[in-house]
Amino acid sequence: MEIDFKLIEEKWQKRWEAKRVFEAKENSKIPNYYVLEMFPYPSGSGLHMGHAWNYTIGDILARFKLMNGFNVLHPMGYDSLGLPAENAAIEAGTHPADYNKKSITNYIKQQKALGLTYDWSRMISTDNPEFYKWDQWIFLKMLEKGLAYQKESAVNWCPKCNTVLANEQVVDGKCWRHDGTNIETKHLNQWFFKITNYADELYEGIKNLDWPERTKTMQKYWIGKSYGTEIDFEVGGEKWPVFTTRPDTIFGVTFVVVSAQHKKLWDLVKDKQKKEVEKFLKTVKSVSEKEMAEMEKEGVFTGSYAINPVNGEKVPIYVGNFVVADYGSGMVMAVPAHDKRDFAFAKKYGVPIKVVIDPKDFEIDSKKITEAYVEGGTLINSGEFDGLENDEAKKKITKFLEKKSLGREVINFRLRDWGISRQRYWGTPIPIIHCGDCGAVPVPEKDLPIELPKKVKFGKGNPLLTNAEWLNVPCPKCGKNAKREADTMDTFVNSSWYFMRYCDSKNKKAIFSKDKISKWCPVDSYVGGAEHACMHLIYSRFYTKFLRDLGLVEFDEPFKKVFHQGMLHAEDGSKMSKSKGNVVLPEVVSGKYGIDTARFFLSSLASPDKDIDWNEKGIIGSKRFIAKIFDFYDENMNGAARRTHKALNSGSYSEKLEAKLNNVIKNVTGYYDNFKYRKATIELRELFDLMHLEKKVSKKAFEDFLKLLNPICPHITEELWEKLGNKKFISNSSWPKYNEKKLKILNKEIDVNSKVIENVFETIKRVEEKGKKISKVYLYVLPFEISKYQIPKLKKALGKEIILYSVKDDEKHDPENKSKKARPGMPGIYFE
RNA sequence: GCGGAUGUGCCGGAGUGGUCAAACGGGACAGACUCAAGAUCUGUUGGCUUAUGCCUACGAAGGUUCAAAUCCUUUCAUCCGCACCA
Repeated sequence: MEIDFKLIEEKWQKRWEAKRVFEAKENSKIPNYYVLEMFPYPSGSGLHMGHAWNYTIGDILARFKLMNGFNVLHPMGYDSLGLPAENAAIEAGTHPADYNKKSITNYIKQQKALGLTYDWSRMISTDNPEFYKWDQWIFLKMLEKGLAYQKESAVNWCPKCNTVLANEQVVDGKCWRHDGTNIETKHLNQWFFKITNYADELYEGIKNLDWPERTKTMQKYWIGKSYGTEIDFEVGGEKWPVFTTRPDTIFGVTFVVVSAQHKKLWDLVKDKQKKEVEKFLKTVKSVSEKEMAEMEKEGVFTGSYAINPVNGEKVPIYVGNFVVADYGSGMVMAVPAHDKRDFAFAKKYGVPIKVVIDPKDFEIDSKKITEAYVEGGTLINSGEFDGLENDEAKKKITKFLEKKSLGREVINFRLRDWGISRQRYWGTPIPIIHCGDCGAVPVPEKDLPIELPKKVKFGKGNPLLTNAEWLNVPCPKCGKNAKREADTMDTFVNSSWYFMRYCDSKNKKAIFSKDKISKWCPVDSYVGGAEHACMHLIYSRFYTKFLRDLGLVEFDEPFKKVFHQGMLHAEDGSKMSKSKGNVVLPEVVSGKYGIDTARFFLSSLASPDKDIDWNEKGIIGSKRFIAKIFDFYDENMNGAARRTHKALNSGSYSEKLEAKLNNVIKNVTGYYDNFKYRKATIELRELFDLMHLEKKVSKKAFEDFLKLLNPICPHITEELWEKLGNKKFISNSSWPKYNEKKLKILNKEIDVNSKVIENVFETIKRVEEKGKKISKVYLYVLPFEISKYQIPKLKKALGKEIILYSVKDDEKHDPENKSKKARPGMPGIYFE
């Protein structure tokens, strides 16, 4: 039968919307569930099947939860501020605001056609001043709490984006949006958020998250907590601290290296070394960050010496290209015998090497050492600490230094503060006014939002600087002429808390009400790309903790569970892209096969966290399945067919089908709950095949099947549900329950003896037909089954001598190794 | 270099000690229906020319076990992330 998918889809989408089936209920007492997919940046080219699949993954869960009696919040919105919109608009010769409006309208239309369960009444878009007003409000709060600050610093500059980027947005020394563009270093006055204040909590919280392991590992690495010791080296009467995780090797220090970008570098450089250092710094500056990482370790002597606090030794200080300026103190103690980098450096410049850790299994010698020994061992050449295991020595040496006020135990993090200033137009304006007298003055809360002026000139530099009317304002403090901060905030500030705004998206008085936020948040299941592991997913955690400390929310983590969907590739396995012309559009798919068919097909291809390829042939198989369901309804379930079957149909269904149905309900329920959609489709197919085979199936069983299928194929199941005479929505019906007692009938236990008799009898017959005489039958059975076997019974039935062995019996007679063949319920058999 | 993941039939992919030559789907082949194509249905789809049998197989090589795709060791390959954080 030909199914008119389009007709069915539109019919149900209209009805769902009219009856507001998917709007979350504010005053309901049933338990809440918050499902969220990462909101998109609305691109002009609309969504393709890959995006559609992403939303479908969340949608299936939302539908499943709804039928399981939850009050589901499943909202959608648009991340409409940011560079892509600005660039796309410039390219199209329109204003970003207009460009966005058009894109969003198109997105909503497309998403509605997918039958997604969004509660559109809560929709947000970040370019709405009613939204970004609260970005600014948060900024003011950060400022108030000392978490927002300005500093002149070396920042990552993308020449293509024409703006600064956060560390998280630099990938391999290149821009995260332009992978062919090297990041340059610029020194600018920038605003930062002190995310590092939360470094420890962000780090320690990771282990309790129900997130993909790889994402947690990545965050852990990104935050990078390390325990170590800060040791003061004396240089010219002043204390210069260095950070090390290996205080046990302190006696092996033969030089010290300071970063080429160190703020106080010139304090160390002696006059006669000046020229050489200057020359060296030039070579360092001329290379990009990426090349730097691959460069050989190089450096020059500064002319200064540092005094090792444990033994008073004077060691030379070098300036080196491999020391990170803003980690630790930007200066390191070098122990060439026990660190790879220090070893390479020492070899290159002929610095002495001193072994202080003695490996247990072999010997190394300071003179003949060919590579750094970085493992543990026993301390040698370390004065009073000789003979200690190095782990023990770490503690003892740190204690020793602490006592003498020469060092202390410290924890260091890799995480840096988040630079949020962007020299671009289409972002949240930073609510600051720069006054010649008062400095950076925060805009009073009552003046928020500071809206982006529509009139600006795009071209060179920051467009906001081109609107004098907007830019020049009186200082809120003294009233003198002043200028607005013209930088805007990083687009990630918007996504850091947008999921909270859905809970109370129309609130004009506050960012959200406390009641509403605690009703819905944290998000129960969050679906989105893995590429956000170290950006959005860290920033959101930071924001959540900050808002908690403001007393606005009561939870510590924004997302209980995170799920990363796989990418949907084009048929040839390559990425879908407009330029390649391989984009699969949901409208087209929907017209050809129906959107439910596509949902079923994509669900059945692979686990949703895996990358999959679109396959035009494969989807036909799913269409066949759906057509079969309709045919089955026509042949067996419609009014006429049911009347004919009535007599046969009265007792519901066969025992086998009943057991299968109960099993499938049980399993599929678990599958939906854990994003194992593929397995759900498999069991649903099996169940349907059995129904198809038996034909005479009760209405209830068929309805249960439809319910189980509904999250994946919502439109067609609604349609059939209605055809069966149901008046309410299947989407609102309750999830089928299974009966524990009916589960096991499928694998009924059969008496081993009779099964064995049957089998062995057949085999004996065949063998004897060939002229072989059999007198003895050896059976090798599993140890835990041996008690089930009854020798007299077997003997009587088979008329042969029976010798029974446990498969583990060392003494058994088994010339052909038949004991290996033993399985549960069936022994290994050997005849004589 | 470090960290994480993966490796199963023609393909996508289940299976994590026993009833596994391996679910489910796709593809292919054969047959039924049809004038024909499509759709649908049935069967086959590692090898061995009779099989409730034997052999070969779950990246490769060893090992543990009565029994291994599943556990252990080593190794190779692919993918992803980080990249001098002392």
